[in-house]
Amino acid sequence: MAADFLAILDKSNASKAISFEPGQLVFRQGQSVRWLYRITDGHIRLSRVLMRGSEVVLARVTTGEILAEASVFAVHYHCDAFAESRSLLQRYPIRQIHALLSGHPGAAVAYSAHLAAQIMDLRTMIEIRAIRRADDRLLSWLRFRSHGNPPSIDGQGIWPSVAKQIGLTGESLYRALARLQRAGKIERPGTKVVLTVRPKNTP
Amino acid sequence: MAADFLAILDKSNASKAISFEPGQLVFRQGQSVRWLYRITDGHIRLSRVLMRGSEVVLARVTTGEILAEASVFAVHYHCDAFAESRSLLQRYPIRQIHALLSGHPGAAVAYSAHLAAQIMDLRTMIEIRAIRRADDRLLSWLRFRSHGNPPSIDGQGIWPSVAKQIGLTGESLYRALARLQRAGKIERPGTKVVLTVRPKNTP
DNA sequence: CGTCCGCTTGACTCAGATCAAACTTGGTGG
DNA sequence: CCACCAAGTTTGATCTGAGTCAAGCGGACG
Repeated sequence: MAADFLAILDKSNASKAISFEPGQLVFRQGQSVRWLYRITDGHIRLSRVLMRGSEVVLARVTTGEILAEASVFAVHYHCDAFAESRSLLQRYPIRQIHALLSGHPGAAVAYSAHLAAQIMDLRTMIEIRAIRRADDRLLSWLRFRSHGNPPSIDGQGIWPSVAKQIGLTGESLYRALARLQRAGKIERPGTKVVLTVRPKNTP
Repeated sequence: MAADFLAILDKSNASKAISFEPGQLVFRQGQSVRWLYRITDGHIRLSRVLMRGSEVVLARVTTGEILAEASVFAVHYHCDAFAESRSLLQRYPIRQIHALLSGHPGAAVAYSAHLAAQIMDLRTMIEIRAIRRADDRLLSWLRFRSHGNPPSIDGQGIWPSVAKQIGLTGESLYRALARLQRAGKIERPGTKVVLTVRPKNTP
């Protein structure tokens, strides 16, 4: 659904499937933009390295989502992309994307809507990163990213990169997780994190 | 140029000019989306209020730029917009925008490109906000937002909202400004801030 | 003329960073 | 099957830099 506008290209043989090992580079900041990717399976991390050497995770993209969508009109990729797990990507030549957007009236509108949704997500991330206390920050992120009822999320090996995404060190993040659990705000069966839903009218 | 795709609507009489006083509300989070705005003159601040009551500035939009572009496909505005100075906005009904994007092949592509650029800017803001030391953070923001040669920016009354945009308190921001000046990284003639350009090959 | 802001500086506090150490887990290769 | 290693996870002690509170100045504006 997030990639409706790519369906047309899937029917032609324009795209190609490529797999990546954990830690493997998909593209690097500064490389010229040649492909748009859709994640068939796995997790990709978009990040930049600051002058001091620390890494900022700009986004963590997962199954079904699109990678490098904002780079379609750019000359160079503006951040690094690494596989966080064994991942399978579908790769679309940028030329084909351009042709699709120009040639198909609905595609460009759908693409705009997709980008607009991205902008709102990024603003939400900025809001979350602006929360001072580590517990509140992490809890907001968990609320934002969890799904289901009760809302839950699989934490298998994601915490180090989540920490870099919400602006915490690994240690602080694990401490925050422990505090949230002690406070009864979350539960951690196995590798999962389940948000304990607050009963209504109980502030 | 940022609003090329609005030119067609400017020729028809679809839009209307509206002026705002400093501090006046343009729209509030949760209101249903009725208009897209282009700033003819002035500064608008997009912000949200956190649970603890503090304000996060998500963006500061200025003359020539567009407001609420990401809300075109949304039902409700997702943040508050306030005028920071006496501002003049051009107001376009959302219906007209939709019609323009669907009806005009090039418009949707131009709009996509515009949104993609927004995404890159937002990611840059996330990167800047991730810089730990206040001095480096402010300096990066100044580099990002200044223009001209030598790069400079008019600081007239903007610092309180800049502080909220880069995640500092007013006090910390003024201290950082003072330190940067003492370190010779910036100069402050009048209300301006001028970046002192580092000669090449001098790390 | 008084009030509200923007601006500035100082003293103190505190949450998260940093450094350090240990344990678990999964995978690799002998 | 086990030794080994890398990465994730957990906990403790200490440090640091931005937040907070407080006070004062100056200019804009009614």
